[in-house]
Amino acid sequence: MEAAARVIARRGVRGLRVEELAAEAGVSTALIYYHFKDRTGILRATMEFISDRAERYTTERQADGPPLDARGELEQTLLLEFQDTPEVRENSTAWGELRASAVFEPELREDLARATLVWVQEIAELLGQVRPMSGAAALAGSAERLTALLEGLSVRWLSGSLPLAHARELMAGAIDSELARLAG
Amino acid sequence: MEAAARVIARRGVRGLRVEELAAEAGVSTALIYYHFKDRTGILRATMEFISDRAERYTTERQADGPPLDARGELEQTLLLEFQDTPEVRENSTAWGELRASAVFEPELREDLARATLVWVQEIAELLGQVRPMSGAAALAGSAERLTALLEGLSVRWLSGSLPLAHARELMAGAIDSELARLAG
DNA sequence: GTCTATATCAGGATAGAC
DNA sequence: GTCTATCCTGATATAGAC
Repeated sequence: MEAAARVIARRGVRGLRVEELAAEAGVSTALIYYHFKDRTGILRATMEFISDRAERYTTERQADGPPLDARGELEQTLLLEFQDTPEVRENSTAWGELRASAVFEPELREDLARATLVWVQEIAELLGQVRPMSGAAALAGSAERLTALLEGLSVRWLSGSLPLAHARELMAGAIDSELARLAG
Repeated sequence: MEAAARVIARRGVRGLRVEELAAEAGVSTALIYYHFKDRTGILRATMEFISDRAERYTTERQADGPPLDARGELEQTLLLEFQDTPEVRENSTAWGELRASAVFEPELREDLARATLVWVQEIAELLGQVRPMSGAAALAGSAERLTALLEGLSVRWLSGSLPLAHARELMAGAIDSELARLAG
């Protein structure tokens, strides 16, 4: 799974060659097919792995630094994605790829929608901690906008249309806007 | 070019088979290679075609309906993308694909960044008509957020993670937020 | 569980005629 | 400009041994 995430981040979902994956994992292609039914099976498993891992490292990162207030935690979580480190780049790239692939591969959609929902709810909860008086629908809407924006900015960054620092600023600005909106 | 846009919308950039494109255009594959150097050449030309066409039909749509005030025009322009008509779906899908592909195909990046910039500036100008007292940097920032959000919502819609009507509402909400922010 | 070897085939690209 | 025919690479997936 780790090897698959690396290869997808390097070549894209549609550039993923089972042979390259096998080499990356240090095994033969036959062994890949022993463990997974086919190419799509590999992709589905990798998507689950990636979304789990993203969640994991987000919370771990939180535990690392100094304890943050609710707003700080929200910002951390959303801005974490805009860092040019190998892990972040790898996760963002692979996530974006899986999202884009799902447009053409219906088998991926269900898992993707579920993972998206979990993520949106996590952000909605953080927003609720900053703005405790907000209604659930408003929180959900803000969370959906923020996470969709994050995906949009992220692919612009990765596709060379937007410098990383600028993406960060735009994201920070959006957080401000949404918090202002929730404050009434 | 029209055939290419259709095939990309149907199969994705990475699912585009030169043979299928040729069939769609009613010509032989050899003729495709007579007109374009290689697969990448096809993609670049198609991207330009798609972004030109999107711009064209946005302004035409405007001319169609009743004359709108500045805000109405802004909303029209941004919400137009969330309609389940063949043309819109085709353009959105193809645009999203080209964006996603550019992450792995550096040859596409320059054209893509240019087209993105044109689009952002168009939105910034519309925003400026609604909020004439705003500074250029603030307008640009809002335009970048709105267009990036549009791309993010659009791919969520197309990948089955977000119903179309909901995407529209979220987009409309973001326009509100950005206008409020620009109003100070 | 893991390998080597290979069947099989799809798809990009070109040759050469008209 | 346009076609038919085809070469050839590279990639998925499997057979069968260990």
